Amino acid sequence: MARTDPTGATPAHALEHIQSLPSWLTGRVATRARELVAEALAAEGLRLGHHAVLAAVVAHGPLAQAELVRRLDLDAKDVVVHLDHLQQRGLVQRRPDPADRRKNAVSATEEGIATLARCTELAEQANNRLLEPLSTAEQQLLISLLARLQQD
Amino acid sequence: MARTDPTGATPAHALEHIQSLPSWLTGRVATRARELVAEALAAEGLRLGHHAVLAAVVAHGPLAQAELVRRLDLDAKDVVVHLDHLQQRGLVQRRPDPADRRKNAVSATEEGIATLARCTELAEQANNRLLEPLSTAEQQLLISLLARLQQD
DNA sequence: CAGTAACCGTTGGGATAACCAACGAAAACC
DNA sequence: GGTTTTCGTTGGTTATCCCAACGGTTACTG
Repeated sequence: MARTDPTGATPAHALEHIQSLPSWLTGRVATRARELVAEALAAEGLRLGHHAVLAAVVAHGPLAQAELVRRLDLDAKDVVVHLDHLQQRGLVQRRPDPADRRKNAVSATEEGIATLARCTELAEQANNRLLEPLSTAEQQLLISLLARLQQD
Repeated sequence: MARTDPTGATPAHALEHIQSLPSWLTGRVATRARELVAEALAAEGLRLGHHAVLAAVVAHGPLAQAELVRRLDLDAKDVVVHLDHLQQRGLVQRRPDPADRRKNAVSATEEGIATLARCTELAEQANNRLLEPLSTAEQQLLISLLARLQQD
């Protein structure tokens, strides 16, 4: 594991070196994770973005879309599209905020809450399949390391 | 960290729960890693895919494109596009394989080898920035955990 | 040795995710 | 009261990944 040439300038190992970089590894793992979760959530007709938005709405009551954007760190446009989809499925509703007529007060319906519970369970199972090769301790270790990388 | 409700059915924690799943964390970290590396490689006019393809060509001598596809696990179309770009920049050349007229023998030019060395250095620095919040031991731990997830 | 199957490079199209620019309406600021 | 900022929305762009199909070539098989 300790390579004598950290820059990979040794031609014979150039490929293996690149494939051991986090930028490569996280890309591959993230792609596979997305596939697994998307496949699981397909049973509910939702995708990762929908799941995240729905969870934020359920968790933090009625809130404006701009607040969703800030909490999830997503693009405002994507939030609009995701909410359109969720609203069309009756999982979420947009009401005008009487205190600020620019805002929509987004809240979850009962079916939205129930759907979120099912989706969260499905996402959990998909992640378990992803993490299968690791022990429980290693799984939590990986999660905490990733969380620290992402905080900035 | 040990949550009593692993399914996140508690509404108030639904969002935090999703954001602690590897499917979410790896997605965010992978995006940031790609940004950092892409920004670094822009100095050479290349992108992640080009870097990987160029590294494989330099490392494993003249080889057919189908062999590149197998080694890198990339889509055949993307390999064609990346090679077109690399060839146009004079970093790589395609020659007909006399032993099998279906194949192209892809090899790197001297400038390709030199460019790869610079790109690898740049990618290394970008990854160091990404991994900055972690200690050296933690960095290697993260890499080995990710590698084990990706092997299947 | 003819006929079929498999492989090779290439082209076309499509799906997804993430991002940026700009707009009218409304509120906040000074 | 006029400027600035916020909010929701629409439009378009880019990068990555994947699938289907094609002509040309080789390998397999009866």
